[in-house]
Amino acid sequence: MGADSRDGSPPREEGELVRQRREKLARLRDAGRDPFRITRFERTHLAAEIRDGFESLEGSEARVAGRLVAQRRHGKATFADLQDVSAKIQLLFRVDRLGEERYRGLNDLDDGDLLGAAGTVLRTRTGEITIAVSDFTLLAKALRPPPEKWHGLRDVEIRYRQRYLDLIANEESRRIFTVRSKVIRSLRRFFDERGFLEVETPMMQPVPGGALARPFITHHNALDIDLYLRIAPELYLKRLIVGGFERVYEIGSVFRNEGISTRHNPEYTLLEAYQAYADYRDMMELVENMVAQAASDALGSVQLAWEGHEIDLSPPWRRARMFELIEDAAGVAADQLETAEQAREVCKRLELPAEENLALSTMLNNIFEGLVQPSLIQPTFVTDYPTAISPLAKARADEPKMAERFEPFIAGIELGNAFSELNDPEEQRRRLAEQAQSRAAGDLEAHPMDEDYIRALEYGMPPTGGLGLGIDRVVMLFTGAASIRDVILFPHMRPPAGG
RNA sequence: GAGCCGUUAGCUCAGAUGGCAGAGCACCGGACUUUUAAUCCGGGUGUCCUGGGUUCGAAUCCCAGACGGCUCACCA
Repeated sequence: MGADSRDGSPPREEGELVRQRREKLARLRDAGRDPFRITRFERTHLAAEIRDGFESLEGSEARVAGRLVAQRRHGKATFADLQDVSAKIQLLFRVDRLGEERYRGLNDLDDGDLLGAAGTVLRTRTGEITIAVSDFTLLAKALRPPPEKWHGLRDVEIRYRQRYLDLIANEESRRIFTVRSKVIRSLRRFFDERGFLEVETPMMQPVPGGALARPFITHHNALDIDLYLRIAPELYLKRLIVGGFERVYEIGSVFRNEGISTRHNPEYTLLEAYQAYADYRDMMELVENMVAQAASDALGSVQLAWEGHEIDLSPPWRRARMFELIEDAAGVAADQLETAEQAREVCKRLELPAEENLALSTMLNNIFEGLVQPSLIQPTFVTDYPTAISPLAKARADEPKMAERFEPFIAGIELGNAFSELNDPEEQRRRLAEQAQSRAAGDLEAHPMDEDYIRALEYGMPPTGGLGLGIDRVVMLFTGAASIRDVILFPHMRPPAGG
């Protein structure tokens, strides 16, 4: 890999291609035509507007601007493709229309340059909608050549580190981030239409609560206190429910100091929503309607093609109790999974870890993650998680060991987490005290005690349903992206070598 | 954190057995007034990721390191 193509360090020796482009720029400046002195360009149409409105635009004048992405020179006529935010459009330069001198100005242009052009809308004899250029202006010189036009930019490291190049070169990448934006817009509209208030709560928190995860630690100098980047906004949003905002939601980054994988980025986008006087069943209806709406808005369909499967997002989604799914997968009845010894035998048979020191809950979880989860292709709400691992969720009245909680799965991916919120302050205190004990015993992901949160509950929180949804994963599902990094514009990377 | 794989021209990629560093696109020069991966003729523009080592000789073999990808582990 030559020069500075993949790291962030200053360029070393410049290549021939860059040198040539600098010389062209210098010539333009010497001629008093420095493109970087231009401040604006009056554009009348986007490329897509000309394409879509061709019938009424044919023969009229248009002014377009964008990036020059291809040139086809034929002596006294030249075709070029101009890419703007909406689409590509072909330009036709003819010496008899531009004059010798302006036509020679094409020699100053390179692929990658930003160009403004004015001309007449027409269709060539091969049917291509084209602007026959009467005047053009270089609006910015690209001193570095763009990636190759046919193969695009494949190198994933450069695609992530220099996302602008990925976006220039790869239509699919532009599509993914457009879908992402549409999904988020759809979610906002969905909640706004249902009377939810969008709020912003602290990203830096003195107590990192609302989830079970390791936080990033930072320091506030003036206050001389450590703060934690939030792992979830949950406890603040529920304080707002106490305050009387009966429906609130927040879409924003959360930060978890954990491993990176195709499904995990240390910084990711979480949607959380809380609705007073509702429970986890209401949250299920909310989720299935919301995701179906988002797919419809962003993709125009509630059917998704996913690795050979047709996924149908239309409500209602399947509901299934976690233990029933485990029983089915393990091929045994519930009473055969009540002790660690029984579970160990089952795990052995299923070729899952079965060491002597494994706890019952760990083995059940392994069965779920190993056998059940990959099979949950069609949308499924998995319900009834153990209360012991759900410290903020209300326990089932008829079965206190189980929480009123569910996680939505699609395409084998866990998309979120939701429950009937625990609003009994005394019970909440007991649960967090237990967690704090585990924490003291070394479990860095146990939930910390939060006295102010409990105090808030003591003022009275209505019964409330709450929801968290991983937006990045939804976008992965919608776009078929294989890695979460493909749906995050600037994913975290190790600093480049020599940078 | 572990295992496996990768890193060669601006980009996409070839380079068995160690023996002058290659192709396509891009670029430069020339021809060409309706092409659209334009075509035709001519031209190779390079820290072969980095640092050691083996060797007469290393892109190639060995060691160490950097960065990336995948799988696993932790997690959403």
